[in-house]
Amino acid sequence: MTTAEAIEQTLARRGYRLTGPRRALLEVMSGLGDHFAADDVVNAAPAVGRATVFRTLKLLQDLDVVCQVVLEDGATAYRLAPDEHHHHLLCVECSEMRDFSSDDLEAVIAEVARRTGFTVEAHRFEVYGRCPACQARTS
Amino acid sequence: MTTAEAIEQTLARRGYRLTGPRRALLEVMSGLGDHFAADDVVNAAPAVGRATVFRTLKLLQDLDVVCQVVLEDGATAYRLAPDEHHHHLLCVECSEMRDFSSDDLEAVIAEVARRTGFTVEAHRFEVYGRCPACQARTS
DNA sequence: GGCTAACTGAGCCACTGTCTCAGTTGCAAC
DNA sequence: GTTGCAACTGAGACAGTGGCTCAGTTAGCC
Repeated sequence: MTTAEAIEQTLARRGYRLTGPRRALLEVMSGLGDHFAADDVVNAAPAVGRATVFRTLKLLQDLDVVCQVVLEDGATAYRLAPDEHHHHLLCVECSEMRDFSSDDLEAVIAEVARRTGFTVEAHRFEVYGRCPACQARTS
Repeated sequence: MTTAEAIEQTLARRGYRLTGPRRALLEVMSGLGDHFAADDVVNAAPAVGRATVFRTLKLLQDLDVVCQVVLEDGATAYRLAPDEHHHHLLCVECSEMRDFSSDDLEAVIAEVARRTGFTVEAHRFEVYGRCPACQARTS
């Protein structure tokens, strides 16, 4: 089963319609690599309206099927997400993006909550650096 | 010495001019509370052009005197920054913002770097939750 | 006081995302 | 297979945030 098909099933299971534009967008997103801007999707699916692209991205985010990434310059990118909770590691040179998760990070958050009395509801964690390939190329 | 004066010294030390608009903006930002939107600054300093507000915010960010905070909804806010490296804890209800720093977090980042071979150059970490006062008020 | 590079203001542009509203369509029920 | 209708869509206007340009101004060194 392709990623697109898996997501179609998720949509159906949650009671959302499986429309032509949605199928087209899933297809396009699967082909756009590990992350993409909203505009990339708009350009890659000229038959689908811009509003629909943004609506669909938002819907997919709500379904935890797509996640949003804040790039180093503050721009936002999107990414077809794996199921588990994860964070992003981005290469500032070649834009490669990797997921990672860390129990230690969850411990840090718990500690912050304990120390401040806040109840934590969400967090955002992105790490920017240079991947091994880019280090080798320019070292 | 006020925060604004300290920043003026930083500007001078780095070879930047101390102009009227810059002084006005520093004054305004000091009075805007713990965090503010670019638009708040624009409104609070009607004599200063919009472009100058954004240019100055950017300059102050480069000088590590102002830091950018990504709010839960993706909007960006600014904040006069303390000297040390820190992260932000935001109350989603009353918008209170607290700084915190964590050696454990630095350890998490080091571990990610080790595991992936990336050299880490920067990161972004924001935690969203509810502050003790808001918990008490609505519990 | 004069000089000049740094800075500024106005206004237009770009990008990202939202909203509205009339028209279309998936799909469940018949 | 047809129908009904809520969900969905497209076009285009709008909003918020920030950048760019360029002519004019000014801080601060001499």
